[in-house]
Amino acid sequence: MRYEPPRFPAMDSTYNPKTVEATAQTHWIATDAYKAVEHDPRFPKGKYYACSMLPYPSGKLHMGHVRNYTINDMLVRYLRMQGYNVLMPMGWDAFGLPAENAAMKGKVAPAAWTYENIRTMKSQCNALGLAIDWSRELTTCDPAYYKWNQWFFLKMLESGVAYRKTQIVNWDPVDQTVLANEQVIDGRGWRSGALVEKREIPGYYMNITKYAEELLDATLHKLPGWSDRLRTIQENWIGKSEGVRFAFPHDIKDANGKSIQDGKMYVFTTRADTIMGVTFVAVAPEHPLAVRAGEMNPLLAPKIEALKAGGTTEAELAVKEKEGVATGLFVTHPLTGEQVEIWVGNYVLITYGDGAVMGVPAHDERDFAFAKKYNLPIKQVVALPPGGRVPKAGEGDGAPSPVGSSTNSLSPTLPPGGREFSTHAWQDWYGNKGEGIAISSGSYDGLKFADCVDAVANDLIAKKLGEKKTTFRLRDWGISRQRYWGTPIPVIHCDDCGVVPVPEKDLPVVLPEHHIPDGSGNPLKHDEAFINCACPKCGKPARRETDTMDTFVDSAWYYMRYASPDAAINGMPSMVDSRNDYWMPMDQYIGGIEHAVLHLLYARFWTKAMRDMGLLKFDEPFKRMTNHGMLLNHIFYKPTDKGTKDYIPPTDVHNTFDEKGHINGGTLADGSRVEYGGIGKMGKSERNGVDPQDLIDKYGADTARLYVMFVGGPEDPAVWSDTAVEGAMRFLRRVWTYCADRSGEIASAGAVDMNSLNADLKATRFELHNTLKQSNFDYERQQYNTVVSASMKMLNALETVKPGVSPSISREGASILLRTLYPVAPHITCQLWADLGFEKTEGELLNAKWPQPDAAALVQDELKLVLQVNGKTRGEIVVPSSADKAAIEAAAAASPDVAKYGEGRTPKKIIVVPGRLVNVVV
RNA sequence: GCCGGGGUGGCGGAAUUGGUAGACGCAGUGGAUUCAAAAUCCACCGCUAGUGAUAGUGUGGGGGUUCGAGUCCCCCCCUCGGCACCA
Repeated sequence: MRYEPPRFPAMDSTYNPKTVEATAQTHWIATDAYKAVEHDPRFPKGKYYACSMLPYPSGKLHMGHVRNYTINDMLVRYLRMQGYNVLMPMGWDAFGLPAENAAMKGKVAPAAWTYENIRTMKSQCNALGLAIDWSRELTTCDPAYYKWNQWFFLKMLESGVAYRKTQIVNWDPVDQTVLANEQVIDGRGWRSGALVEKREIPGYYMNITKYAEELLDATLHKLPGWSDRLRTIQENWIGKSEGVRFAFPHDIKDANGKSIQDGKMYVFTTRADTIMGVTFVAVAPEHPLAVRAGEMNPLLAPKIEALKAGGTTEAELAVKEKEGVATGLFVTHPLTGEQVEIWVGNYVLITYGDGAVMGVPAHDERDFAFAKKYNLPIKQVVALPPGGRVPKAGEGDGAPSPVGSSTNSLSPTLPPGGREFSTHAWQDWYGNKGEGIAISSGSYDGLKFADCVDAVANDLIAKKLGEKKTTFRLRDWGISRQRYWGTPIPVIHCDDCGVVPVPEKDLPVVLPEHHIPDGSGNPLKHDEAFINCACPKCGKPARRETDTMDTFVDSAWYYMRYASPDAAINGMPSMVDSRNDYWMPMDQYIGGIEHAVLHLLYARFWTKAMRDMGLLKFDEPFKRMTNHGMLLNHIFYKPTDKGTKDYIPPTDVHNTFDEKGHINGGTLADGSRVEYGGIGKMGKSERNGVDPQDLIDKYGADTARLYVMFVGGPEDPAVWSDTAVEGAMRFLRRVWTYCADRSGEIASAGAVDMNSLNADLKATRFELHNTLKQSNFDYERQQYNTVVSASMKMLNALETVKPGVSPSISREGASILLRTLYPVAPHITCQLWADLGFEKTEGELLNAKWPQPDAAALVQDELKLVLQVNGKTRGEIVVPSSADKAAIEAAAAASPDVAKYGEGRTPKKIIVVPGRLVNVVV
């Protein structure tokens, strides 16, 4: 490396973050310091791709971004010094609703608003000193990017992975738009307040359910770098359930005399073993049989209609009381031939399975509640064998019942004839699939769950009335949005040819960027220049699709576009290229847990779809996933006359404390009292957010970074503390002062000579290298809060050596401290590294070698061992570090503490833990 | 209800995975410096008793394993998150 004269001015005696950070950032940009190149020979350990979830450009960065990106930044800076070819890109999730809302409010085009926000946030990323390779920056509203959304969508359409169907949606008649479930509040549009209608609208779907089994299997077995928490969330969402789908035959006819659903009412059950306990069937209010019952009996129709009441979301359904109405219609039990009455129930969902269930009140909680309410018969068909273990002995003394004990009075056994069905016992064991056996079930009697299900399924198959079936909670992904600010769906509607895909050569279908939505629906609908086109098939005038894609499409694959931002194969532009094979799969993905389901699942699905299209060779995109914890802050408010709360930013509040030292409220500058609302997620609604820009302006980026890393583990939630930020600043100032006070001796000092060190200096050096060892361990496991505390410990140890006492220790100490602190606080450390002359001899800090502890420094002449007597710590003994087990035992036995606490008894046993402790048992 | 995290001083958190609990920091107390304040530096800082040396006690609660448990096992409580009339 060629020597260049120091670019920093002579060393300042006080720490001035503003100039330090500006100097460093200017230098990094000028030298293209973070540009990543595939197969870079400077980095022998191979590639490491670490990426943060791309942000929505809402205006400016918030503290969550700072935390997310600093974790990412520390990781890549550390790994680069380890010899890895690291990649940390950044981009913008630039399509979406907030831009349309901002447009309505500010009368500015979403495009203009979005690009302005990106400019601001990009400069904030640089102000934070993030090691981003901006040459790979992407913006999802850029036609060069979304062209490939369209291209791949057409490929999926071709292969059938994407398809068109008619969907029922929430329609806001005032805003002329479709609303997501979470945008419907009490049946009204969140913005317009209009009553939301159900509309059937054609749209495009992606067949993610085709991949459900593979997604689930990989979730459970192929993602060891994901947390249990995350895996469980995905597993629940996919929601696999295995059971039997079968039909109850009937001869109910519709108004035209045609048999409804060919005379078969299908149901799905995971408990086919309880089929002999069916005492009714229940259908959803929208089920054809319910509809027919309403037609046949006009008195019934309004009652059935009423059962539809309430919201459509699952959460709303959950709080509804179970209600129903008998139809007077009957179906035939497929195995017994008995007639079973059809009820319409509000707890049966038309959208799940076949919209009908078999009612087995003895062995299903919901059926039980329903049967009790309407006095329907309850027939027990599963019992625990005598002596079987009772799952929960609520009536007992709390001790588990012994397995196999025939005297166990808590075990429900076969009920004697005529005895009333026991509801408490049922509560305890109705769901116990593992141990129950069939009773009162004819030929199935005595069979255990799995065998019984098999036997029932076989009989149903023989009658051609059923089959085993696996269902998933996961639904196909509807990607059509009746929105302006998104990727245009590249299809054309022709009166003669129907729906015609846009030919590949005509991509991208460019979204006009000048529209300003006014709340009256998608402006594309009135954009004749956009809509009018020629049919690619027949050439006649045709209309362009005005729906756009869900923005989750944009984020489903952007991380691969970073890898090959201008991808081309054989000179032709392509979605990805061989550079994607180099960087992917991603080694570490970092983002909020709020994307645990949708984004991560769609990205995994999209990867598999690309794989099946031959575009890549791996199955899973993200090897490791870190979900950084939320940032929390105290909440303060003043109650208003209306009973609402006026939230007060915590910065305006002078806290007051109760006698235990906990915050219990506060006062404002005018002396008025505010109430304490506890701790909550930083956000606009409670006005308890902290603006990173304020922090950077006041303390600098290094302090902001150090603080967010020190406050807790990367995945833990963290509560904001102003005074702790001051502490972070204080530490950096001490680092600066330490270096400034010793700059002369450090610049000229030589290597440490162990033989010339006195005991104190040896102890300092031991502390330095021992702490380095801990720091390296914590870097490896990405526990960055203790990495920061290790740096603090190093400084504490080094400061005990006053200036001039040992230049060689000061030099070694500074060189280690600056390198271990660099990933957290890159600006100050780069400046000091240069000022102290390290850059001259070892090159820029960015590429310096990561420090390793010196084994010689860790050798001690004497060891302090903890002395325990009967397992209680009673003192310590000092032995030569060369002492063997026998010598240590002898030293321990001779200790006065053993005599004192052992009360003179002779040691029975002495346990020696090398280097740690010795325990004398008397 | 099921599943997955978690519970350690006044506070944030550590404990290299069974070996001195409370590292590091914040807050607090006392002192130095200062005309004064800020900043900085030094000392103390789990709880109880004691002037003190010290003793006892202590990681949500109760049992257990072990020479030794914040850490492992069993039961319970609390809390955060996910799923949920999913048949």
